[in-house]
Amino acid sequence: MTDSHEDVSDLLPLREPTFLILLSLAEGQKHGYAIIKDVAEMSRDRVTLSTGTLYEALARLLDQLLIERVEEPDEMGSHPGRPRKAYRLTLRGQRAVQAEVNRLQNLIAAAQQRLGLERQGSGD
Amino acid sequence: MTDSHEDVSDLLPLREPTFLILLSLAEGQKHGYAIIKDVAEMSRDRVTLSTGTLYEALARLLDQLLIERVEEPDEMGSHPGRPRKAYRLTLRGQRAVQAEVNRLQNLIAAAQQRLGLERQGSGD
DNA sequence: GCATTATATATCGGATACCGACGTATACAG
DNA sequence: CTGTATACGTCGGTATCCGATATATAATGC
Repeated sequence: MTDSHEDVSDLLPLREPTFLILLSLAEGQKHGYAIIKDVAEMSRDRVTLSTGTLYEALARLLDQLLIERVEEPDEMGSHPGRPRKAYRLTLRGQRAVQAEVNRLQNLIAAAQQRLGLERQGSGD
Repeated sequence: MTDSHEDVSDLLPLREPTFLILLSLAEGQKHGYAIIKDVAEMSRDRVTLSTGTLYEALARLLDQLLIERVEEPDEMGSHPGRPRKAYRLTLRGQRAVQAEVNRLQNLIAAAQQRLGLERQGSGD
């Protein structure tokens, strides 16, 4: 293991919208519009993705092999709007999410040292 | 309190280099080049700021009133290189750092929910 | 004395990601 | 059959980062 193409460190840091898109897909496969709603909910409405951000990010993440299309067998039959396109995380995508979480944890650890360890709960 | 000009939420998220610059200054006043070395050390050499990133960021942060020039009385007399310019965090800058830390903590909390709470230490 | 090195600030052009605005398409409710 | 919510897509503007380049100065080696 640890092939060269599995190294994901040069994709970091992820910007917040990109990270939240991947994190949303970590829960299971979703189509684009569902990701927008999920990210809004997950962030308690702090982050509302524009469609520009979302669909450009999906194209980029496909290209980077962090996500892949799911050819949904059928099942999600009738619904308003254009035909949905579902995506899921690849193994590489899962690694990228984990690597980004580690980066964030290291950042917070550094911050707590510098700020004298005083903590602030989840202040909004 | 809570004047309108004290609201820093529209400055978030901070990009990693910007956050680390402010965090470095949270320790005490520094000049530019010292920030570069400190950030490298703080991040265990994961982040090495280019001078372009640093000095452009300092100009921007001055403009946003997150940092201010310190007219060093003298004291740091002789040294190689151009005359140093020292900076320190403003109160507003301290608020921005804390707000960013809170954002990061919220992000990690969301991630741990989605990823099933499995933790990975400070993997590098 | 003089070249080299380490320190230090500054600017510029290219690249990337985000974002708002706009456009298209489709199903369902009234 | 008009409106609304859903759904995908593109484009131009903007902010930040980054490598390359330039400049300035003190100490060090010879």
